[in-house]
Amino acid sequence: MTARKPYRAQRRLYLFRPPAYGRAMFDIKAIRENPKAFDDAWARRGVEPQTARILERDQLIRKAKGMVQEAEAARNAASKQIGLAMREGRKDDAEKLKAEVAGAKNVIAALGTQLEGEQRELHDMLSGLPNLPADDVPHGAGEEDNVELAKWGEPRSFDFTPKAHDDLGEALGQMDFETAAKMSGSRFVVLRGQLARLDRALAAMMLDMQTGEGFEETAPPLLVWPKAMEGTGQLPKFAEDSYSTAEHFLIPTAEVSLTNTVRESILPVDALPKRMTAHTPCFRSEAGSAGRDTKGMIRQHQFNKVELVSICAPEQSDDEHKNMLRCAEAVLQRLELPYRVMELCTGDLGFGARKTYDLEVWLPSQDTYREISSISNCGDFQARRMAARYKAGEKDNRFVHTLNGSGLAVGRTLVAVLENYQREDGRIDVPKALVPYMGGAEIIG
RNA sequence: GGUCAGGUGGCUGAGUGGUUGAAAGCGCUGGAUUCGAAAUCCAGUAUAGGGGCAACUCUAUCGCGGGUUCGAAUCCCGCCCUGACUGCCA
Repeated sequence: MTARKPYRAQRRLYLFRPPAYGRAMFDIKAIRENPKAFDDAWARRGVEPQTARILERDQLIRKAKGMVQEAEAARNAASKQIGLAMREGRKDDAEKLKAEVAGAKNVIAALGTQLEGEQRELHDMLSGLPNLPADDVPHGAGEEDNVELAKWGEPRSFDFTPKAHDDLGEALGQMDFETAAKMSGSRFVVLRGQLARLDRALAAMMLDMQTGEGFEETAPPLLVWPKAMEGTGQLPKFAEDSYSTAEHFLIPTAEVSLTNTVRESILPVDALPKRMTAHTPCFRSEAGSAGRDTKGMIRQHQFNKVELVSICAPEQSDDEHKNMLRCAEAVLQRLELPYRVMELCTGDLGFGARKTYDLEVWLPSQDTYREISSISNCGDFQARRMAARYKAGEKDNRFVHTLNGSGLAVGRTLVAVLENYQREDGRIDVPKALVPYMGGAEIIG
């Protein structure tokens, strides 16, 4: 039995979405004025030149639109005449005009179908294109070209061979993959006792810290419509990475829900920056990662995460980005977990991001740093997709900038605590900051 | 989930097939008046897109999508949302 195959539902969902907001996905005027800038920027992240075919389509659309509008204007004018003629009892004049309108209607219908097709094509073209990297993002092909910006803390030296978190958890009898597999398959886990509590304690501490930084605690929907997923950039390209029901997608991150809170709205400037945080489960099918991190809790279909989202004005977003990085770092520092800050190169940037910092925590069993948070500035990329704007002045509505970051991934933080705080006998010291959240317990096991 | 009633501009609210992108009021902006202000008066006040150097002009939008019609805010269908009643249920 192959368990997971909800693709059909997903495709159906996606095709049924209304075609709203497609045209604004990228600044088409800016592309017309300076196509090279766009192609160059895309090239930096390995995307073929796109503007030629975009502009070609744009030309066709504008031409067709002009003709449609002309025909519509003619129809409207004639219709008004008909109304007048009818009122004045000039029946035959009205009939003559009706014939005229019928002609215009044929033109409108024919051109309209063509126009619709072209607009859809442009929409599909644009919606599948990633964000442009910021100018200062280091160039690179992939993960190996990311740049280390900072290192914090000293990896602990063990006088015994440190165990992997799943060995520790299973030995404690509080991390049970086998039982989870009986009901849900691989990449699920049952946590029990102190480890279940540790998961909650970590989330609670993170939430307390982030709300203390001015992020408003939010409890959003976990199931969202396709258009919300398109808004943040999960669709159309990554449908197979997500789970769906008959009409909803399960959020792969609270970024989707939190960012979409401002969709289709025009915010007053003084509401910015709007900072939100949420502790939610996240659901990912991990379609493309067969065989990677199959052991342990590093890569699960379901995990908890405390997410940070900020909606702000364009001129605020760089500062906002650094602030969110600081807020995420603060959690690792408070837990005294060694980590490093990476700046992603153009080749490793996510679909919607124009600049991203990753936080990687030290995992002794793997003798390496592993991603625990990813903090991205999406610029106006998502805002354009969901029509999220702010009032910059009278008659001056502009797209907001959106940022998101983990503050932090709870599951991976639990992994890091287990591995970094393990004792030779397999028990785990509770990080000092976490003791109050663990009901005073200073040790697990 | 079912039945019924609704969804109109920043807000209130008129409009049930024909110059209605939409009355009126409130709010807001500018101007007149005033020493200044209040009051009053006049004018302006949605969004997106096409064309134009510009003045300007055209198109679309009355929850969303589709249909009927020469013409739809107004009629029909589907969906979304709100309220009332009702069913089931954590």
